Amino acid sequence: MDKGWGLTLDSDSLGFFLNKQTQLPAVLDHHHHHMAIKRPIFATGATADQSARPSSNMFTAVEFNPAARLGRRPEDHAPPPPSDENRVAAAVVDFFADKNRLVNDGDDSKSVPAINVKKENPHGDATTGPSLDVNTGLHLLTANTGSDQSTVDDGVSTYVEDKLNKTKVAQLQVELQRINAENQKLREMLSHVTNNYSALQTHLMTVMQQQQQNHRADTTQQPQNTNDPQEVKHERQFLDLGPSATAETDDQVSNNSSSDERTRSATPQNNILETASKDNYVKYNSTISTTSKDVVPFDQDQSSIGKRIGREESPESESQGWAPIKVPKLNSGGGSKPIEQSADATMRKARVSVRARSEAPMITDGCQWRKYGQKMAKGNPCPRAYYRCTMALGCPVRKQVQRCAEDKTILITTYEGNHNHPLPPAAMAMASTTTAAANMLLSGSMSSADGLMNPNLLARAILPCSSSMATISASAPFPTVTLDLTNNPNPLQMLRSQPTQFQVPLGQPQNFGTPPPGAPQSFPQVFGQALYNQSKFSGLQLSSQENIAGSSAHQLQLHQTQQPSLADSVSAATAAITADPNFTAALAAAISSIIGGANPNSAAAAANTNSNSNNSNKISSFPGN
DNA sequence: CGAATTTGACCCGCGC
DNA sequence: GCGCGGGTCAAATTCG
Repeated sequence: MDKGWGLTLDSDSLGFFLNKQTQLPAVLDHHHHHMAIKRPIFATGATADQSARPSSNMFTAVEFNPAARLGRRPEDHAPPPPSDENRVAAAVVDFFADKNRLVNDGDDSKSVPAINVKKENPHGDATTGPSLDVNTGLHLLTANTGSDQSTVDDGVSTYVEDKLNKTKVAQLQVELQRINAENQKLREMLSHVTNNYSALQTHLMTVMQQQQQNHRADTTQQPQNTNDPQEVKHERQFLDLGPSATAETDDQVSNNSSSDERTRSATPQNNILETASKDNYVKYNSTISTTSKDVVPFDQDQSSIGKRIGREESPESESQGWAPIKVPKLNSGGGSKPIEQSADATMRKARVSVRARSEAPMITDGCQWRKYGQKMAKGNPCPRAYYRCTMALGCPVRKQVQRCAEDKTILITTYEGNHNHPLPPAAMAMASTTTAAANMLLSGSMSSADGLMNPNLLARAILPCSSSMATISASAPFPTVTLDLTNNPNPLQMLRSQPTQFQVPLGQPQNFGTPPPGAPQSFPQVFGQALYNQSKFSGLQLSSQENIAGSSAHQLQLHQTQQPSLADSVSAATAAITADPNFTAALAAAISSIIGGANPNSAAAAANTNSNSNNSNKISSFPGN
């Protein structure tokens, strides 16, 4: 439908990979644009002396080219950028054409050769050959240009000039070779990304088909559901998260005792996924009937979480099978008893906090929210706003939005709960990512009944440190995962060690839960997986730290530990977020950038593309959504 | 006029 | 038991 979460992998949006320097200006159109473009990311061979010359450093030149901002400079005399098609088709040519244009706009006096080239071929079209044309242009125009070289007919001057030009030509040739190599790399990356995209599509389709099949199978079992409100209630409680469980899990559910629950509650972080799987199992096996106290998963949640949840229990419920919730909202003052206690319980076990720089009051994450409260939180002069998801009646998901006390440009959004309804593509990125993060946090321990679908395995494999890092203080109200998309510049220098190793292992659908048949779609964890992969390939690690918002709970914070280029990506994503309040786009951009090679510019470009292409469909969404 | 937001009151858990 | 703080409700208000 809309732009979706925008893993910009379609051919159009992929243009930013090949034409980053020409599209960046658009990306920079916002306040913090400079954050995203300060550094050349793909310039693999740029040297210090080259960077000193604007004409030889296209990335620097871009930064100095305000005229390139789309629509911002009517007086811009630079030729309009070529169409995307041309750029993609002749990326190398475009590099030079744009570079020259940019340099010319920036400072004529410093870019003699570039100016000459440009004047010879002002449009920088495909007719301008790569290296040979550049050389020719330099010679010809140098002799004929009167701007900076006023000694045109002077034989001696011409000779010196010739030598200078030859030197410059040599430099340009070197640069051209470098750019060609870079272009080759970009093409390789494009190929990788394209492959990944195809794989993602395939995977998604497979998952969707499975869901449909499961749904059909489930509907056949529906009649077994009793009309017992209790059962219905429990089913509802188990709505989300969900890997399919086994009968063994079922047994556990029915046999667990309250003492068991208490024991488990001591390590809340260990229970969530397990509980979730059980919950799902219950969902799958709708015939299960239990008394309210026997419902292990939920009760576990309640016991482990505390009475808070109990207060939300709703005595009544109706059976709608997997149908979306209908929530009776009722109750008395102060405490409402929504229906989805279980969901709430599960959710409250883990929260996902996203820190991102944004000037918008609230990031757009694809869901619809309704504000239901605002409070001044202790220790923070900024009010905390409370929102609840309104995309479906009774959706238990809530979020808190508050600006960071230390840095008010940082918006802290804390999500709680799982949606009980299908998510629009635009929301899936956020939901799946946050869920992935939550699962990462919770993955420290878990029964392995889930087999392949157990996200813990993945988390352990990819983030071996996560288990220990995810240790939650018993006193902490709720474990919280923080996805920090703010700019945490890592001073480390280093090049990407494996610029092309970002293949997403799609072979294993790391779903944190295959949605139960007919169940509201949880989160196809594609993006969560992407984050995992990101962490795997880019040196992300988890660390425990105090909640910035002042919570005593420990948090997991994703941060770069090895590769500064990834920090750049995060920075770029942050810039994109700032530039575009559409958080989904920004997040997708971040993911895209990470998957695509940790190119901050790419991230910003991706997000920008998304925001700018609401009308151009630059961002692709998953088919079927 | 309906929907969304604001805002004071209320509920609850927790620590002292 | 009391006060504090977080979270939520719902009447009042604002907005489109």
